[in-house]
Parts: sequence; structure tokens; C-alpha cells
Amino acid sequence: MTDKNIPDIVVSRLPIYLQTLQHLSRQGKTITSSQELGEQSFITAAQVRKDLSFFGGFGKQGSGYDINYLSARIRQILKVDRIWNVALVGSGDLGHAIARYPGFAERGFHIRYVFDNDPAKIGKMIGTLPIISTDKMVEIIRQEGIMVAMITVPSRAAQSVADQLVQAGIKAILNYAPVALNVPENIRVETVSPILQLEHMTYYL
Amino acid sequence: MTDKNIPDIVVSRLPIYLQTLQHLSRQGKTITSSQELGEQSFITAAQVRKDLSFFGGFGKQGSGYDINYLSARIRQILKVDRIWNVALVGSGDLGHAIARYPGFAERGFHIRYVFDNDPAKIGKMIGTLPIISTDKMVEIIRQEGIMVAMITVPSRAAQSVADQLVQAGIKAILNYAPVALNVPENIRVETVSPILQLEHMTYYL
DNA sequence: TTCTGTGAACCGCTTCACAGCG
DNA sequence: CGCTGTGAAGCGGTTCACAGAA
Repeated sequence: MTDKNIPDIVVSRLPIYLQTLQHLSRQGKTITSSQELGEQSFITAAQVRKDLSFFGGFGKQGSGYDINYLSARIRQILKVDRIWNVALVGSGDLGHAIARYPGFAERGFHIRYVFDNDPAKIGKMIGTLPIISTDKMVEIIRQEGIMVAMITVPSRAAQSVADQLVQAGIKAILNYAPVALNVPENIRVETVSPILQLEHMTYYL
Repeated sequence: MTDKNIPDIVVSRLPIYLQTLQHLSRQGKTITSSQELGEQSFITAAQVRKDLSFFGGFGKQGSGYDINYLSARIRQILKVDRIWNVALVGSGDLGHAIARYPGFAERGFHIRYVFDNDPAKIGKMIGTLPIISTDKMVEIIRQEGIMVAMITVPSRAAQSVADQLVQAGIKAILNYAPVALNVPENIRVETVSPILQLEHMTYYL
């Protein structure tokens, strides 16, 4: 089910649908249509139906999609029907903001460890989590079998951190540093690039 | 020059090239090739050449591209060869982290005002910036002619903030709230969606 | 010779349009 | 009758391959 040659761009829209479905659900709706789901996701209805059809027929012809059922199926497909333990590397302002933001845990991404290489920070707490030395990072991540990490260290340190994470067995990295990370093919990296997004928009101003 | 029907996807790669060029420049390089620029940006050499050719011939056949010259031209195209004043709405953890992060100013995005609707926060300082009541937001933004804003308020408040920003004359919004914002066609919105990025990656694990 | 700039071929995603099921 | 699921058509971005400039 996981990989039947589904276009990556289709997979990237599933989280959007999921977000919109939760939004509709919070409004008390139980049924939706490709029309409604599309409008609220800014995606055409035909696109929505095509995307979902890659994974099977989730709708009922004539009536539409059951919101709870469709949400559950998409969560299964994306493997977010479970808890993911996450390691956070970098305890600067951004690291703090992320560690204290409840939104990740609400979606099943539980930050379990915070690492930093600054001796002055080791042992200090962020909420209930102690800041741990990066010296122990590889060992802990491997031991705990953690597969997902976030990087919020300065750019110059990001590649070296990524290398260590790969060595520790991390399989998915969310990178907040404004650099392109080099990792083996079987490791997923997504970069959060607000500056590039701003630069993209100014073109049109 | 700004809009000669350049595909949006091409524009979205220019900031990546710019980032890589700065990286190459910091390494002391002065000349590069579509090959090298592409490898470090994880984009094919043909794609790099094709993208740049939309805007004119910036390279020298046989030798390659002058890094300083190409950087300057891309900055012109993206209109990041100037200072952009930015309004930040929301002074929670994330707002604080953004306001204190020097990276935006380094790229020409200067955060000039921070707004929040929490009376307890009004008047407190973030660095050198006072937190200002959202009651004054529309007036100040309009008066100062600010065109770029960032939203870091909770999801439930984001659409209402966006509406006010549009009313105030904002033309580009960088949205950190996990919701799809509805704005008029002539306003640009980009959403920072780390959670969707994580959900995208877990599909492949 | 090297590497850019670019028409043309290719490929893959999007949109269309309708059959078919509830 | 309404809305999904889907083959087929359409379209746009990517890759190819080479002419041509330095």
C-alpha cells in the first residue's frame, strides 16, 4: 500500500486534505464532496477525486465522502495513525518555540529529546525536557529507535548534524536551517524555508 | 521584466539558486557552471540553464556564470535588491523567535512592527521593538506603506488577521498558522507548514 | 575544447467528460 | 438525480541534444 508508484506530488496533497477534513469536522460536518474539499483546499474537484482514486474508492457515488472514514484512511496511508517520536537538535529561540508548541504533539509528533552542543545550555529544561549534549545524541537516538528529527541549529552546523543523524539511524529530517542538506538517497529531507518563500513572493510585488 | 509569463515554478527556484550562489561565494568562488550550481541546488544542469534563459543570457559560453553578476541579476528579478519593511502579527514563542532571528534582516526583510491583541503584552519589548495593539495595526501599516506581513497567531485568529492585513494594504503574507487563508487574487500568500512536511515524509517510512 | 542557450521531443500531471453506482 | 471514479485528451514543465560563442 505504501509505495505503488504514487506520484510524490499526490502524496504531498494528502496532508492538505487531512487538514481540511479536520477543519470541516470541527464545523460539525460529517459528509463532504470533492467539490467542497477542493474549494477549501484550493485544489480542483477533479484533482481531489483523481488523487484519492490512487488509493482506492473512498467515496459513495451520489452522496460524497464520509469525513471520519476518509480522514482515517488518509492517516493510515500517511502513517500518521500512530505516534512518532522526534528528536530536536538545536535549542535556540526557534528550538524553544518548537519544543513548546503543542501543535506537533496534537498531530502525533512527540518531541522526546532536545540536543544542543552549547555546554552552558546542557541540563537546562525546556518544559519537561532537559537539554542534552550532542555527544550523547547518536547513542540515544539509536537506542530509542527514533526515526524523525528536526534541525534548528545555525546553517554552518546543519550539515554536520545531519550527518550524525543519518549515522544514528534517522530516516526523516525536517530542516529549519537555510541550507540544502546532503543525505543518502533513502533518507527524506524537507526544508522549512520562510526566507525563500518571501523572496518568491516579492517577485510578484 | 517582472511578468512575462514566467512559470511560477521557475520563479520559485530562483531563491534556491540565490542561496546556493551565496554559498559558493562564501567559499571564495567567483565563477560557476550550470553543472555546479545545479548539483549544489539538487536541480539538473539543463533545468538551471533553461530557468535562467527565461530572463536572458547571464552566462558566458565556454566558461560559465560570474557568481557576483548572476547573484545581482537574480536579486533584481526577485526584487530583493532592496529593503522590505515587514509587519509581524503575533508575539507568542514563534513570533519572538522570528523577531529575534537575524536571518530575515540579512536578506533584506526588516521587521519594523510587532502586533498582538493580548492587552498583557502590549508595550512589552522584543529586542528594540515594542508590542503594539492590533487595534492600531491597519492604520500603522497603511500609513507606513508596508506591503509584507508575517502571521504567527493561533489558527482560529489567522483568517481574521489576514482580512485586516489585506484591508491595510498588505500585498504578501507569510502565514505560519496551519490553515489555508482566503485572500483576494492579487494578494500573495505562502504558508509555512512544517507539520504537513512531516506528514509527507512519514508516508515513505 | 568547454559550457551556454534553446528548439524539439518527451513525459507526467491536470483537466475533461462521462459511464456507472447509490 | 447527484456525485464518484476513471480513461482519454490536453497541457506544461523537464530533459535531450546540439548549434554556437568564447
